[in-house]
Amino acid sequence: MNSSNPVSRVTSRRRSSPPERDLDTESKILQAARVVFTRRGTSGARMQEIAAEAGVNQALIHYYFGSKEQLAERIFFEAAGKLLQAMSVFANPTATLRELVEQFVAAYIDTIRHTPFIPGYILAETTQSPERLDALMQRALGAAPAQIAMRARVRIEQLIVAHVADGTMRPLTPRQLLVNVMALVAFPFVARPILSAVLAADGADFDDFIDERKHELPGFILNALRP
Amino acid sequence: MNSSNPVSRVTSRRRSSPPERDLDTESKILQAARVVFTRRGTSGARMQEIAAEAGVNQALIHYYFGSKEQLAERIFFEAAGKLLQAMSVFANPTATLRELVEQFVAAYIDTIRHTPFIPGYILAETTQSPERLDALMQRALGAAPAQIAMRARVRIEQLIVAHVADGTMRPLTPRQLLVNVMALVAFPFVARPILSAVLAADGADFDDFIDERKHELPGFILNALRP
DNA sequence: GGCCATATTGATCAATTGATCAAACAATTA
DNA sequence: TAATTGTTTGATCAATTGATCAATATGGCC
Repeated sequence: MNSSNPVSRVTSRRRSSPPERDLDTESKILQAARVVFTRRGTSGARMQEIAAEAGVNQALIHYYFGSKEQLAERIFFEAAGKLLQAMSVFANPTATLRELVEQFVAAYIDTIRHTPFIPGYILAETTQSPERLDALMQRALGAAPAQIAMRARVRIEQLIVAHVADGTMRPLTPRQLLVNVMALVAFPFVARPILSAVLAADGADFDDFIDERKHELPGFILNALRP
Repeated sequence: MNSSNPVSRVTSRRRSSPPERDLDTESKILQAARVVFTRRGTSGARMQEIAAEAGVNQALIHYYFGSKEQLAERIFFEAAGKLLQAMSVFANPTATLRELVEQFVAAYIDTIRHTPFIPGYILAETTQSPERLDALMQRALGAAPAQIAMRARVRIEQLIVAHVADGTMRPLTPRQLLVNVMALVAFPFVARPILSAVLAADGADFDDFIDERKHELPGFILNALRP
């Protein structure tokens, strides 16, 4: 009965009518959705809050994105992609282990610091709704970033094994090292609210802490790898 | 109007009438609440799900705990306490830095591995509702564990400064080291669902991974601290 | 057995919340 | 200007969900 129901194909409609406006409505909603979903989580997010944040009627969100679930899914996979993208540094096939570590730390921090809620959001979502995780794994397997990630992983494992073999690195399974690096880089963002509060009680600032960390971390990691 | 409304003082009522029953109803509800809240988060948790998990009527939960908010608060602070308790190792005043690291890694893993959702739950809650975090900080300041934590922190900072001064440790701010240790120990649990899935795709098991980690981690950390 | 306090339930309420829809609005085209 | 198409809104619906309450059950006690 509804003659105007673009819901599923509206995504490709683009700036035709008002060439110059404040900002594309769809983009405004998406940005608002990013803010609300990444902070409140999918179950805690309210369509009304997203609408308010976007400065728009709630019905309009449904007009553009159908359902809350569809919008949530979009934000989730977008965020997951951003996280994966931060790991694409590992794809550099000629870099040494030292270079890889240095580049990864810098790349991850630089990518995430502008959207610091993403890591915690992804982890919370994968915990709170396992089906999300299944979908993520499924989708990841077919996607290009995953191919990169896979190759990168193989390459890193070769590097590690080689270093361990010629004695320039202490024995450590690639698996543990990867988790160590991920942990050191990602955890401060995941624990950001608490960390921020503790730092504040100390008269310190989270951003300064991260800056300090960006410089300290490669040394810490590489030092830990010495034989 | 309701002659039986113990809600706010029921907590102290104890095994009087039925000295031996299957299990205290209150405990059953609490246990169910732990399971549901730590997995779904406060906003994602449903009173009905808790009731079903506990095998009782939903109204009974309100009879014992008043509101969802009250119950959620109780579970949250209980979980936060458990996490803090895992850090009490740091209170050992005579231990060396090496011993502290070794003991902390072991204590944290042993404490948390039975309730692996707690770290992620706490982090998600503090992110998703900042007022929770405020309350936590408030409450923590007055509580005994916080006193311990404070003293422990001072002690560790002294240790680190001393080691750095006499050249037996590379320069590193206590702040960064503490976060590093927390990150390395806690992150695998926070990222458990993803990690578990990735490991499974590799034919590996999360619990084995944690066992391996429990042995590897102290060496990794202490190695990183060498000058 | 009868009484009393506590425990437990089913039914129901009221508020929240995601979703729908018809009407109004805007911009482009004929 | 009229028609058409796409956009935006206010009002409203229906489902979910936390909460309430009267009724009933259960066990201890006289």
